[in-house]
Amino acid sequence: MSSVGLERDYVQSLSRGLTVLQAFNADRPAMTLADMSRATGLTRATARRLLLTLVALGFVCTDGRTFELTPRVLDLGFAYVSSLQLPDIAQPFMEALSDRVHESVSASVLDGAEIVYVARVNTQRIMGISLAIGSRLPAAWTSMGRVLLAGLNDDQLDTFLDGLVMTELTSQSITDVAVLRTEIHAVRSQGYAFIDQELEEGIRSVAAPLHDRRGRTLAAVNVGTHAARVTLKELRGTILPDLLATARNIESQLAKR
Amino acid sequence: MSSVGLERDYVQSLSRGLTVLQAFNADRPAMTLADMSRATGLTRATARRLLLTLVALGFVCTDGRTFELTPRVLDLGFAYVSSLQLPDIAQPFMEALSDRVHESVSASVLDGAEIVYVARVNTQRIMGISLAIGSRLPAAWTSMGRVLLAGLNDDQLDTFLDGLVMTELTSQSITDVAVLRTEIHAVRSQGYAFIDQELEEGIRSVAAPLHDRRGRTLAAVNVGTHAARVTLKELRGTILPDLLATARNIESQLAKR
DNA sequence: CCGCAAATGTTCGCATTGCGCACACTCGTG
DNA sequence: CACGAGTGTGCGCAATGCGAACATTTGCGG
Repeated sequence: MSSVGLERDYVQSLSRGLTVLQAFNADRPAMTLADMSRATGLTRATARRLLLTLVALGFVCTDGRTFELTPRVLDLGFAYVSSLQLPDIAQPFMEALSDRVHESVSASVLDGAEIVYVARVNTQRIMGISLAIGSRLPAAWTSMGRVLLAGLNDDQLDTFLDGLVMTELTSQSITDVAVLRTEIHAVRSQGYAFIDQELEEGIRSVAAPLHDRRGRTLAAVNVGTHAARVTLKELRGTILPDLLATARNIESQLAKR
Repeated sequence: MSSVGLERDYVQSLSRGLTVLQAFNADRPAMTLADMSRATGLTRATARRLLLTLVALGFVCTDGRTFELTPRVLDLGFAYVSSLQLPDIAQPFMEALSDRVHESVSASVLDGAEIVYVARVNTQRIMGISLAIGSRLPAAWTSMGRVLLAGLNDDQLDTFLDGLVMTELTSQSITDVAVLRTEIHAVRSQGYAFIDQELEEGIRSVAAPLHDRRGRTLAAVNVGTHAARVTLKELRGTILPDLLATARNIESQLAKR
């Protein structure tokens, strides 16, 4: 999948409208016209027209002074999840796996330098990170990210690594490009990836790829644990085989679509 | 919150662009220009410009023939959840409650005639319905919907009931407007709502309102169970008090913001 | 309380941006 | 291979969206 864009085929009004929609966040849940104008760099008149359009469409509401998002905006986001098909198919398998291993199970896809969660079965076990559908984490330091990166071809992987900003998230994090490349090549041949406290102290996980009918990696599924609770040995010996079997089951269901 | 809209202040291009974005779904995960033109009623030239703009913005990708949504679209949806603040605050309380009662706990808000899930703690208990953030259910036949409707003023409730299409989802469903109004008034005075197999056979739940500082109902929180597992007596006697206490705790945290 | 300046919200003339018609290209069938 | 149907695209033009300027509101100081 590549990107295409030409100036004459670019609808500035749509772009500006989406900029307005994305200006709302946790720090600015409600905004006046002038707030929005400052936040987006658009003139007040333009911000007003776009906000009033979003109000008319039901994505934003107003008391006549401030504007806020409505729950209808969630429908925009969930068009992606519903168009993906994977979450519905994978959910029952992931729930069964989580039942057996008593840990959280997640599925994600690769988006740029990040993984994006598209399905999740959570346990109420203490975990440092709170994750939900739509959550993003850096691909390079997550088990699912390693599996997804292993599914890229060499050109794509080179491009990814060229643009990667090495970050030391924990003392265990890989911070050398060559080491990371070697690790991803190892994941490619073994068919799964472990992360041991590279993303966050105390967090340990294992991931497997989900392939489509043509053998391309389209998503990853993982089991996330806490290092104080599950040893690497248990992760490798007990959980990994179950995870790999679950991934194969999901794939065969996907192949029927 | 009310809606405002004037023709001169309506940006047709933004509206059309969002129509294109919403045309993707489970039945049409990938579309050609011509598919999109048919799905939206826009000319092929217009559909092309809008799709190419969405590609340039990263919300849609293309192989040169078909167009598909990218995970970036999820960010649009999650602007709402992150701007709401409630999910982050409520999640730990909901997890603790779910741990104690061993059932699913959810929070939702009212959007038109539906509730929309904004937070959820799931157990791997057998439930007929698969729910996630963004999921929608009819307000009139859900415990959280009843609680949210009880928080409307009389004019708002009249408007809601006037527009409601009575539906018999199960043999237990309320199908008479007067009965439903009486039930909502009862919920208003008692401060919680039960649903007993009105939404789906076998599903039983209890919900409590979450109020803001001014006492307005801004969301609802509930415990969902299976009728085969939890009697009404248990729901009322054991789970409801815990739920009400949890709602109060969440409210006092919200009041600090 | 009043005056004034700053900030915010809105109208409308106009030109630029987005539109769709018509052409170019591709695909499928006889 | 020819032809018709279907699909994708370029470009002239006017409709749509723009922002300058005006109207209204707010906040501060005397």
